[in-house]
Amino acid sequence: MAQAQTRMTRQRAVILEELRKTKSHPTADELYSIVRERLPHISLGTVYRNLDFLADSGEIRRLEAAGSTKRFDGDISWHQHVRCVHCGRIGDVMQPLAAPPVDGIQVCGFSAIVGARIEFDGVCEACASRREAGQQN
Amino acid sequence: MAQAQTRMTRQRAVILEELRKTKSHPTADELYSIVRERLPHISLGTVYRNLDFLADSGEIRRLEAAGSTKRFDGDISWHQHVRCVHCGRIGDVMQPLAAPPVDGIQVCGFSAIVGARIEFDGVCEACASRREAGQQN
DNA sequence: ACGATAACAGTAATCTTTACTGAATTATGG
DNA sequence: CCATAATTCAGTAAAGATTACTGTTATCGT
Repeated sequence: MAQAQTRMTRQRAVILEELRKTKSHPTADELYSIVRERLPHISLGTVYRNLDFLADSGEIRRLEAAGSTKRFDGDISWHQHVRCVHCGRIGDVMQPLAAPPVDGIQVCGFSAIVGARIEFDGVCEACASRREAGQQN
Repeated sequence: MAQAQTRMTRQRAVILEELRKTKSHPTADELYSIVRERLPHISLGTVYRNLDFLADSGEIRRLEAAGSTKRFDGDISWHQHVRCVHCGRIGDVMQPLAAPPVDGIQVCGFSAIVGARIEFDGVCEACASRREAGQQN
């Protein structure tokens, strides 16, 4: 009865499938738009709830990236990310880079350091060409 | 007359001074509370506007950190940050760590990589003791 | 001190995310 | 295969963070 109650509902399956299919790292809202093409009646709350659920169960990655909106990644293999400083878009860095060492790091007010990652700042091609075209910013 | 029109208003001066004084890395809202003790009539919008202004002019650092709310740092010297994975609090890593190399990094869809930083995940003492006390999460 | 105008206070609007509610769907035992 | 229980759903509302707008105030070069 009270065992692992994990229902693979249609909504959850579609969300996971579309997230894995896309190469971008969509926000909940962007994924909502994508999923709605297949499930027109899905609600934004459901997308948020399932992204949280899938991230907690380790099926997707919740990107701990800067920027105002959370983004998600269907590829849970170890890789780094670049974030466009203008639009927030995220790209994958495929070069394997060693995880930064955590040993020996001590910070006043913190009792443990549990992980570390490198975050790259970049300019995506869309923003670069938009700026070349004359429009500043 | 269209020269660099930058007025050092009382509000801006107080915001900058208080941000430099504090060791924490406050959100706009937290700084608003602090500044209001000296300028009771200041508005939150003014705090946001000036934080943006000061960050753009390089006087403070806008922390490119994960988490839902933006944070700011009055110390613009080069150092890394740890973020508490539970409460979002930020601490300074004083050990000098080399900036991650940017050369040779190429990412599909990105035309330039302009910088990189290490972000550490940690547990702050407040959250650690709160969890020890039995309250989970 | 004066005048142009950047910056202000206050408020409203926007955007992102979370919480709540009754209804529908799902896994499972009979 | 059908009934049962409860998780999950859709829809909506609310909360939190940030930005935009408007008329007023205060700064700074002259």
